[in-house]
Amino acid sequence: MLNYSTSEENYIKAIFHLQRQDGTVTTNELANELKTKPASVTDMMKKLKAKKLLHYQPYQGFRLNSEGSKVALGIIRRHRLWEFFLAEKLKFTWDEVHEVAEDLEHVSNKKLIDKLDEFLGFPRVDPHGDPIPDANGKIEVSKKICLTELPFNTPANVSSVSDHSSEILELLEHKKINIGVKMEVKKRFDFDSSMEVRIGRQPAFTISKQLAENIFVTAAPSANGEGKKNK
Amino acid sequence: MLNYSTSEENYIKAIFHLQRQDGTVTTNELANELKTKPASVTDMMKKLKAKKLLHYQPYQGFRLNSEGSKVALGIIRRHRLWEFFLAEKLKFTWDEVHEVAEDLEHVSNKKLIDKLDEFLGFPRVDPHGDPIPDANGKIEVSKKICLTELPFNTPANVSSVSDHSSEILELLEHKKINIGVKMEVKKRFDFDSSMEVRIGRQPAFTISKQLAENIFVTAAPSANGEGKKNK
DNA sequence: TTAATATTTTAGGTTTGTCTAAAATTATTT
DNA sequence: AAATAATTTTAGACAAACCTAAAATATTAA
Repeated sequence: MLNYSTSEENYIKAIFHLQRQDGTVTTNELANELKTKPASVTDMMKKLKAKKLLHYQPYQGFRLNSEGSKVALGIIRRHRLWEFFLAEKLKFTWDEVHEVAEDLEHVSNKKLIDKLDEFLGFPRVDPHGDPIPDANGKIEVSKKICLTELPFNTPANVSSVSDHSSEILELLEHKKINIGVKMEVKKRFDFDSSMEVRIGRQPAFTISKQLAENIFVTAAPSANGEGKKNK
Repeated sequence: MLNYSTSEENYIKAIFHLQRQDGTVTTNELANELKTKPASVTDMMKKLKAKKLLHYQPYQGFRLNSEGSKVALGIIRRHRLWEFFLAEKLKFTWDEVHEVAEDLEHVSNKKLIDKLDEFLGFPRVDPHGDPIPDANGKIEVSKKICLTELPFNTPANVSSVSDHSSEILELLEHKKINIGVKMEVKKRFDFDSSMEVRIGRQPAFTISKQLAENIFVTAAPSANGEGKKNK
């Protein structure tokens, strides 16, 4: 696997993340995500196309090919392992890890990352609940749903949050909504789409529509040991 | 403290290390150390002078000022803490840590480094025996002498090696000469300046002049508890 | 289905850090 | 102390990654 510049890596990673919504990514989307100008994006797309990392026809948007996705998964693996390290070993708080990992992820020494992975005990998810690709780029695809789609009175585990801004993380911290906690939705108010939710057996409280839209959950094993769809 | 580019940091660090020999550093020395061309060095020296990190008059060589030294010590702190982490936690061997730390040292987030320091238990020396500057840039100056200057039959602790190439480290590894071991010199052969040395109470063996010149030791506390110059 | 608008690309310029080749300066010889 | 040699600096170029402004293309609306 070749080596890419920090800048190239940031573009590749951004495309990978934006692709998850639609199939392809547009120049403006990418410029916006990377806080750069559309002209700069076009320049870089030509370069990455020349390096055979993505499909790109002028005016048609771009999409990583399999080599590009492989590179992206490597970057994401490094990012999430460092996030785990920062939270677990250095006791950084949840909302601080992303920024530091943005720098550490660009140190691309395979042995370093594989040994870090081992040192950390091969963690499966980072502190935001996002899965960590393994040394071969394999990544767990959990069938997670948005909290807004969870049926009432059905406990589920918080598995990730889609927005990683420190603003949302501060709020989640305050409401004690951490990755792994069991939550259920009690009620939804049509007026503002706010929701009444509960963590475990604690008293219910209200969260806004905007917050709920960024929380993702996976089916929780029920209290008496067997999940409803357990085989 | 401002932020400097990877390139600027590499120049600052190299000047700091080269200064230890003479007082000032010349263009050619630095170009040679950084495997770059003299013209590039001159360019960078102008820039670093403009940033008030060093003294420089054309044709007169350069010397870091106190601000430049402070920056250098910060870089060295990061480098050596990462080396310690790699050896101690990730089980990298002695001769592998330097290269990886060369990349990691440029991630300059103060909180990251201070928390790493704490996580590692505030180590005083890196795996090569070089002292690690503390969070304020204070560094222990041990009065170490070269093995070639150690009197005969005087046990001393190996405290560092000046050359960090993997070649020398491989040899040290093979001869089991690690940081901290107690060594004494038994004999010196004038023909080739090779030396007969002994580690602890093991059988003596011979090392070359070239190797001896790169090994540094500090006075060891004598076996019965009191060093000869103990106060 | 044109006209207006939005998006994307091209053209040309900037900064950082590098280079080569030539000129300037300093050091060493004889 | 002049001549030669070594070192250092300047001048001018180049690649990477960014920018602005203008041109090209695509989309939307009248």
